[in-house]
Amino acid sequence: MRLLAIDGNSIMNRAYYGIKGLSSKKGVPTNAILGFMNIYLKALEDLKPDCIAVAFDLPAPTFRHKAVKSYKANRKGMPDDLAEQMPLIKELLAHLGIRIVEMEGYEADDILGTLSYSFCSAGHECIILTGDRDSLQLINDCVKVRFATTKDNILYDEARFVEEYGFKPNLLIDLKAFMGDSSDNIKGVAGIGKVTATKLVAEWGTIENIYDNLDKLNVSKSVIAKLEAGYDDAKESKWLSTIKLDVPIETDIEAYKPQPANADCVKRLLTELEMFKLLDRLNLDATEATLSIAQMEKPEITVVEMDEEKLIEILKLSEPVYYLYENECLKVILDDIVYLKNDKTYALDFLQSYVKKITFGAKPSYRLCFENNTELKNICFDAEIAGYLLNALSADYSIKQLCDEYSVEYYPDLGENADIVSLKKLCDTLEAEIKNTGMENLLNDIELPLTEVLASMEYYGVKVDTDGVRAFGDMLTNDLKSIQLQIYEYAGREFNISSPKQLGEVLFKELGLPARKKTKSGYSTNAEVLEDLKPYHPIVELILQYRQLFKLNTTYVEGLLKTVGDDSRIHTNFKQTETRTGRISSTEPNMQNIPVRTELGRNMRKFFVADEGTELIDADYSQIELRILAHLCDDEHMKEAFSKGMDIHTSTAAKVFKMPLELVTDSMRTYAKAVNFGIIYGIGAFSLSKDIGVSVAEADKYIKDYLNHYKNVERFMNDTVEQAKKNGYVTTLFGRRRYVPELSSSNKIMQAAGKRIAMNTPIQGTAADIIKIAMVKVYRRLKEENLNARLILQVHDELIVEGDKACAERVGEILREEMMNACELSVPLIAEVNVGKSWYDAKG
DNA sequence: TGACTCACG
DNA sequence: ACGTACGTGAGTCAG
Repeated sequence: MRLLAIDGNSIMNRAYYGIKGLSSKKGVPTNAILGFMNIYLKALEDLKPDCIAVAFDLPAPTFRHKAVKSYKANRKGMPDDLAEQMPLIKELLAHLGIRIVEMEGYEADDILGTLSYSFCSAGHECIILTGDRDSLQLINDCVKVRFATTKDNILYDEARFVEEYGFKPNLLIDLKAFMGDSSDNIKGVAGIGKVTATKLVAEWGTIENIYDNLDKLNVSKSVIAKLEAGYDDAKESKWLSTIKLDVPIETDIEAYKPQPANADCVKRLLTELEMFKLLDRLNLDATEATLSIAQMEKPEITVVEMDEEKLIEILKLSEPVYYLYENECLKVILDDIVYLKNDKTYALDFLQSYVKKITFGAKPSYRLCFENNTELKNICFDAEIAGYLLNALSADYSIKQLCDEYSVEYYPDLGENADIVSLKKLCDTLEAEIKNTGMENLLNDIELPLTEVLASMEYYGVKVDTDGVRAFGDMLTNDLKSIQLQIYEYAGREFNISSPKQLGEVLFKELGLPARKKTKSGYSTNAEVLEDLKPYHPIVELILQYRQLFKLNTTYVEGLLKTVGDDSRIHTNFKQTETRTGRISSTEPNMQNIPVRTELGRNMRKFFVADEGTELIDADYSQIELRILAHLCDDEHMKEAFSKGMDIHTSTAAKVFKMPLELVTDSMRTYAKAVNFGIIYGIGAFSLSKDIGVSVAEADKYIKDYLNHYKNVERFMNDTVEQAKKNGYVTTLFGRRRYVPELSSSNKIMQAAGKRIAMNTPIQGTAADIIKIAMVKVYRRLKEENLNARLILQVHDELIVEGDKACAERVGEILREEMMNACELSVPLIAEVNVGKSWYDAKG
């Protein structure tokens, strides 16, 4: 039989450092658990053992029989957030029916040694899974070690070991006797390093044999002297390195056969930890779990095709109807009967009826209706949006995922019908949670109506002057060719300029430019580094130019052209459940990062045009985030600046530099602007200094002066962080919630990031809330006033409407009004409106 | 697939 | 001693 013996502490330790920053909403760390299970499951798959044992350290409280290894240490050496996961992994393994072995006063590798020794003697095969090289000493004919690193793993048998070390595995302790092991607090013999130690052990074997033959050794006098002086240390080190083989534990191999998993307990634990992917992978439903089978039995569901009579009956219902529309198929569930219809007219009749509807992800339904010139009416709940509001950190809002997360029965055996069968219960649960968390208004008044607006924006899209884009691309291609040649000239050879690796070689090795920053895989060659290198070589400037043109050509010219539809318009995808802060995002293509900051890039915006007879009306909020900050922290100075219509950065400069307004110079204003941004992001002196090019001390002084003057800002930031620590989440003005598990990390850097998130999210998130409100209001006004105009784009603080020339002015008024009046703050909200034939013209 | 770079608010 | 501002999406390279 084959036994898999796992060093639980070692693998947990590897796993902990292999995966970063994973935790549940409540902040319980889970990274090591996941990493452990990944390594464990991979080993099961590869090795298919008959028996499994997982050993853990259990140091005796008052007595240590050998030096404590750094990572396993006592409570002190082990990071808190790893220690927290140890009882959880043990619980999980126990539920999975895997035997855990611990013995007071012994470490995991002693247990592994004992197990491998006794099973080996009984004629079994043993594979030790560990990340600790110490255990390699246990290798023999029937004991192998699977050595796990973060990346992959190596299976050491005796041959592999000898090839690498040059001597037999049992001599590893003799090697360590000489060279020691700093990570295990084993000192070895002073002055003897790896090379000498390896040579001696390879030639002479054990330290005992070496000391017996000191006069015959082929080494220098000084080495002999060191060996003599270190005799006691060597003996002590060898003893400390030797893994025990006689721990009093169960050695009957039958005791290590895996037991049936307790699926309910596993499910409960992993649900609590929000480790749904892992739960899936364990495939518990297929195992012989006793209790859960009855519970998981699939419900009695009838599936029938919908006929006209049934449709008419459905449309008359006064209760909300649960439906899904996927793959052009309409699914409705009523009294445990699923009605299907693969017919667009049925779907449209249903969608445009007034019957109340509940679904999962309504946007495609809205799109379908718009494409068929009708309207989707009466969506009163959307499980996807609700799931997003309840936890904006999740990466997956599928029905299955949400059912897992909120403990709603989900029946994969029902195949295609599994989703609709679970929908009602899921929605009930989510709706109750939305009420509990006080987000009904956010859901009903902002997010649900917004879905229609986004669908409409996607449906209309934005017109593109494709010929113009192509011509611009041709120009870029030409310029790129000539710059490329010049770069090759300076470099003295051809290379791939787009490869940071090759570029680094050329700049820092071949041309000898001073390399400063490094990345994981080599030199950093980003724009910031290159800017500093400009004075050293003319090639640098060319590379910066090349980068800019290349980006424009590939991402914008070529990338955008790929996405233009047959109608010469781009229909981007606005995602409503993507960002952690409540913003919407845009993909395929991303219409929210079209160049504007450089004149060359800004030219791209000339190709986003108004259709014939129409204009683009562009409105953007002025300083919305700082205004929100002024409101949230109720700071008189900031409120005054905004109420009087002052330039906020100039005003800030006057306060920070203690100057009268008139004496604020441009550079002072620039600094103040950077400080204002920094405040919103949760500032650090280092970054501010880098941003504005002053010393860290000076940047620090600016921040101190700022916070000193804007006392309420300081208090608000502190309060927000405290509240986040207490509740585990922060909220926006409209009740949007974001959990901040980073704050309960034991890692200082993570904690600091958590604080910045806590400070920034209420501001960025409230801004997102406000523009969403404005979008819904603008959408309604344009419709109410029967204007031939529609919203087509949103870029976080900017809205763009395409509308008939005749009504452009009216549209501008509506935008300004609705954006200003989206909500009432203690400072005015200002929107600036511009009109033009292209985005370039319509933007200031 | 992850790392790097860079476009936007 | 360490890393260094919030939030996104996309294209390229290299393993």
